[in-house]
Amino acid sequence: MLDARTLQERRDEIVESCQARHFRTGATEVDAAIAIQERTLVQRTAVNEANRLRNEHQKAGKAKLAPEEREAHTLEGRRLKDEVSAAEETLRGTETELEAALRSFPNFLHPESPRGHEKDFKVLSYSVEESGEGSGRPPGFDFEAKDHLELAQALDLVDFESAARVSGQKFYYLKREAALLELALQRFALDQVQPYGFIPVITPDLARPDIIEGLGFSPRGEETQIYSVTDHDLCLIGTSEITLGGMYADKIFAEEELPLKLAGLSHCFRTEAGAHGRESKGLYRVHQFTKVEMFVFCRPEDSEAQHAELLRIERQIFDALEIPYRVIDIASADLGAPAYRKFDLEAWMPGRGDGGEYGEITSTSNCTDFQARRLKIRFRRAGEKKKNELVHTLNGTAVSNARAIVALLENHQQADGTIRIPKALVPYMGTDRIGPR
RNA sequence: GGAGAGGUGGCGGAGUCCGGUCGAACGCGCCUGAUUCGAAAUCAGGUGUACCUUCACGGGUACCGUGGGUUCGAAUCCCACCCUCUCCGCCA
Repeated sequence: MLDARTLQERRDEIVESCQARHFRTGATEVDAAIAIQERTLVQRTAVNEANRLRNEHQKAGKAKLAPEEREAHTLEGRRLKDEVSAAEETLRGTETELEAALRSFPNFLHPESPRGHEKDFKVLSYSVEESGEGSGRPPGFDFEAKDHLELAQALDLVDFESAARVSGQKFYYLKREAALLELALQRFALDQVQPYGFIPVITPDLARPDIIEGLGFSPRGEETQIYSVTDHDLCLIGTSEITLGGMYADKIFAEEELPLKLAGLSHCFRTEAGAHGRESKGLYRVHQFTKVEMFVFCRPEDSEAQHAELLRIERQIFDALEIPYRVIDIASADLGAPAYRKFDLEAWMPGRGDGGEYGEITSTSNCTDFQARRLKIRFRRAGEKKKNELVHTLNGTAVSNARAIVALLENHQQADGTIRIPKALVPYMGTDRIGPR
């Protein structure tokens, strides 16, 4: 949680961040938290003083005492114990209050993050040269483009009907080349990131709620995106960001160990509560998918550069997959609590909407010390005896499979209904084409 | 799932039966200094985390898996929970 100095010195920034993100909390809550924090300090001192007195008293109790002295000593001891207990209880109450208050505040905001609503994102760049309309859109097809669902059904690559019966809406079976494509993309993604120092990690798909909260997600509540497992204190993860970050909870790194880069492979589960019917055709919005996620622990002064690198790697991956995209700087209201700044890659999806639309395909966030503070992930500077500092954490999608498959099918469809496999993926697929049947 | 053993500082490992001198022996590792042309070896000192306090040296409080209890006093006794290991069962 935020320490007293940060809370007071950066009060205005916190308030601004709350407002820009359209949080319910604001100036009133921040000032209240500052007041609560001051109270905890006073109460903490009181507890320490009470304990000190009690310790002194205990030491005196080691000596031999006459019976009546012993009895007086015992009574005084009980009194001191009650005093400590009372002071501790008061403090505990205030601390609980403080924690709840602090948990309701988001991270700070990067000065350049666009302020405003979801739609106020800023387009930073495009993968392809402008095509004449000034849109950065790819050239398009000289035949009528189909959407991925049509394509996949024609080639017998997906089965939503069976999945609906077995598991429910928004589940799917991947069949034939689509199943192989899923595996190919996973391995391709891992191979793309390893040269940058990312260590491949296959993580658990379930995690404890306190870890999930540490990463800044809410495992409970009506609007939660996270599935819970009945009769167990476990949740299905929505991203391996959770298991990768949680891997080093309570860790104190040596400075030389940083940056630590992990590439996590896991299944991801999302309830998609409140997202009914919204841009949700086919594989675009589903309850389960596989994802290779990059996660970085680094020194505070390195996080901006690491964020830029994550974006560069994401671009490299989708360049290699020959999928056109644009890069956007996410607007404040769309950032969520943990992110200081967030960039998305939005792939051009010819079958989406009316004549094609961009759709989110990767996302990379710099969470600065927001998650590290909750998970107590710190590091010790080489040769310095000073206080341990919080690390910064960042995450970025390497390849998120369901959506990568959407983009791949729609962009690489041919007039005859077959799908061209991009050159970089051919070694992983063992074929350069899906179909014809 | 059943039976047993155990969770102590960066690691190993005492202490727990017989509660106070234990934030914790000892060893290893690491840091600093001495010695050396330099190194090894040797010797001396230092070496957990969080919060509070001090310009600083330093001082204070808490923490021996987690939470509760007993007691003037708990790493040490009691209860619950979590986790690990071994054996058995079951299983990909």
